[in-house]
Amino acid sequence: MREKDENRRQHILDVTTKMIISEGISGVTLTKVAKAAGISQSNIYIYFKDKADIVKQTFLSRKQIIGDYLMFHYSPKGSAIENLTLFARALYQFAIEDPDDMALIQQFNASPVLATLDLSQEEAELNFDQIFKELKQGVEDGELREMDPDVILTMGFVTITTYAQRVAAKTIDPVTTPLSAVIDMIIAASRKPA
Amino acid sequence: MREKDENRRQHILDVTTKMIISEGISGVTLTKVAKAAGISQSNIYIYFKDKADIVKQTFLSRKQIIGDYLMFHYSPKGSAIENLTLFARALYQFAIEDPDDMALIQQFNASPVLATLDLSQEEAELNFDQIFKELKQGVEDGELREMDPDVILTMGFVTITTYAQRVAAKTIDPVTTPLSAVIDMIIAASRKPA
Amino acid sequence: MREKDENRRQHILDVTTKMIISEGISGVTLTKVAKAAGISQSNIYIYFKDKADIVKQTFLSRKQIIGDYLMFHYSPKGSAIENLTLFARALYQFAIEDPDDMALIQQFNASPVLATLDLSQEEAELNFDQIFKELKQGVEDGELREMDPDVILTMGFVTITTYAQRVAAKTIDPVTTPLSAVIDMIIAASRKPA
Amino acid sequence: MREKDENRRQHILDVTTKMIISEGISGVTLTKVAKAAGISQSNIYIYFKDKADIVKQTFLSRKQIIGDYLMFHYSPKGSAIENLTLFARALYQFAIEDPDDMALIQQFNASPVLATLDLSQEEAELNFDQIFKELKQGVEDGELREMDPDVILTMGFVTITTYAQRVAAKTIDPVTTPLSAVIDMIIAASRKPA
DNA sequence: CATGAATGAGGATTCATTCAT
DNA sequence: AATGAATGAATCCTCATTCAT
Repeated sequence: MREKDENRRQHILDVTTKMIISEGISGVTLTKVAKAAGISQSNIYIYFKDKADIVKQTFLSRKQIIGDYLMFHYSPKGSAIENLTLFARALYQFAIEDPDDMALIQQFNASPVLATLDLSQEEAELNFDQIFKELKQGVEDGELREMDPDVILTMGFVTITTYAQRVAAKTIDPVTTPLSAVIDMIIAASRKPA
Repeated sequence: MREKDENRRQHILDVTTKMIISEGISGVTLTKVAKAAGISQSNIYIYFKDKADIVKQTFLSRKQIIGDYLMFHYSPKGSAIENLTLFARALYQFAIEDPDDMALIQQFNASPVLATLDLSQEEAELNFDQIFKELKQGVEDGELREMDPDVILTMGFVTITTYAQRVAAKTIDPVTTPLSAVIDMIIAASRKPA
Repeated sequence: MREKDENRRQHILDVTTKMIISEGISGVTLTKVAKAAGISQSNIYIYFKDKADIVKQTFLSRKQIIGDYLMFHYSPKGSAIENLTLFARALYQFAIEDPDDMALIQQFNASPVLATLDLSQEEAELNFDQIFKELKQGVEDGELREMDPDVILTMGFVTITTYAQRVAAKTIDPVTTPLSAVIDMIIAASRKPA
Repeated sequence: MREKDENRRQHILDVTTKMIISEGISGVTLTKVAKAAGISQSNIYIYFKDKADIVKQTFLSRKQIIGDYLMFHYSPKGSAIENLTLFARALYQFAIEDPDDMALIQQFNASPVLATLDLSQEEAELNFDQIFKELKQGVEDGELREMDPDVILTMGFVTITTYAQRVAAKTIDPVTTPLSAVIDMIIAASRKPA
């Protein structure tokens, strides 16, 4: 019973995720969500406070998913460069396996709607603490370029996700332009020049 | 007379731009646009076909602005690396001078709404033909890394705009982390390794 | 044109008045008001800000009507007792001629809804300033009983309106129990005992 | 067990009473009643048939309370005038001790909602049979003014309750304007003039 | 006895759009 | 060119009520 409830809640979030990806955040309507989820509109209010809550929970659940994935697949082992490589691979893998959630996160990040969802600072941000710390250490150790780790991280993040999107869209051929080459590029950008 | 009309049209687009930036594309309503523009709702239909048209024209006008700016401030002169540097500077300058239009473009790019606006391929994309050509040439000449020029361009674009945003938000201090350092990073990523 | 607008506005208020009288304030629904007024629901919003505004304006318009009536039909001429008599007659006449508006006012006065309508003190109260002043003077002059004029006024007001209601409902026969007898009663209550 | 049920039922009525007083009859919602009573919405249907039933029972229970109070505190002993005095005192006392229930009764009396509650004639009216009979007798005996006893009763009732309300609201000072003076006024109105 | 889930109907309000002027 | 009036459809949300447990 409890399980069934949670299932239905999840189902609503899934349906909303798909809707956001295909029609944008503006495209989300409770009428449409209810219809797509196969429930009555009023039923939604058992699981969520209001529309903003649905959107918020949708975002948080996808953030959770990507966070869990990275937590599981990325474990820093060696130098900052090595860790950056591992992280890039994990991120790429996620973007390939779960392009929907990736797209959703990116859409939220670009939209001012995120700011209206009264999320805590922590909730609003992707949790990249671990890799961020590694990068920071790398900069301090002189292994990485003297640069705000945030800029390095964003550069790497967007480069990887863009690459993954184009691979998925078959705009880029991963045979002639392999992931390793992209990672090399990121490393070249990040490593401290001799 | 003609001129006056064009002014009013422009005014509507400006108002819409601000609205998209502050409230997202979903936040745009003709009611609000009319009120913000100080005209009557029905009046809008003299200048635009329907709501989708306003959104579309808003996007196109901002794309035009950034395109014009780069056209004017970026003229390729030398090697691919040199051109990339010039381009990065022009882009940074634009992002600092006109953060609103920059933000609008980025928001559109991340949103599926763009796809619903029946824009031609050409209309939908930022016109970076020139720099794209230079980069392509640079790759062919062996000056740049063997990599899809698109990936290089995206990497550079996002790195610069992210940096500019954080400078504007005072999250990054441009004295300790100057633009030149960011450009160095981009170049390191792009240049073909020895 | 202007006239037509005002007519429609008035029409909405009239329809709302009838609805409040027959079904209570809780019975008012924009759907029903629109249907009864023969206009579309959204059209209402051209004339009124929201539902509360309709209810408020309905109350105010009826208050205005009773106020105008009394202003026109009651002009104090002599002693407090004489004036009280004149006032009672005017009030009775109004209650007979326009029982609907009378009923509406009474319903509002008994309901806490009135307090939620953010009316100014002045707007919320029936404007009985004139007779109130006369009564006060009468008390000071020793003509009337030493009593808060408000209590006298309320006593008189309710006695007259109750009487009028019962006459209208044919619960009381005005031949065997004429208005004059009721007024005598009110006077007996108000006059200072010898 | 049985007792516990009755307690809960009473609790629901109490909660509803408060809600009606503070927000009007229109303000009553089963959702809110349930929340305020600390029970689940569906639970209400164990104790009451439907929403109308709750409202109806609320009214009846308060009518019962005021009736019981007067039954207990008012016992006619002498002439009509003396009885009227006793009754007025009892009524005043009740209005002071239990202003909520008094306010509820008055609100119902002014509202057409009462008519929709399919109450019998007897249920709908306040049970003032006793005093009514005394007044009628008084009129017949020539002790009271020749007047419909109903008008006398209403006059007296409203005068007392209005006075009590203003005393409670501290709009009237009971020291300078004591209850006895108000009763004198009522008596003056009721007594047959010499 | 008690409740959480579920729902259809209806609530107020806003929207994009059209039309007469 | 400009606008105020008008509206139907759609928005989010609440309501009273039922049902399975």
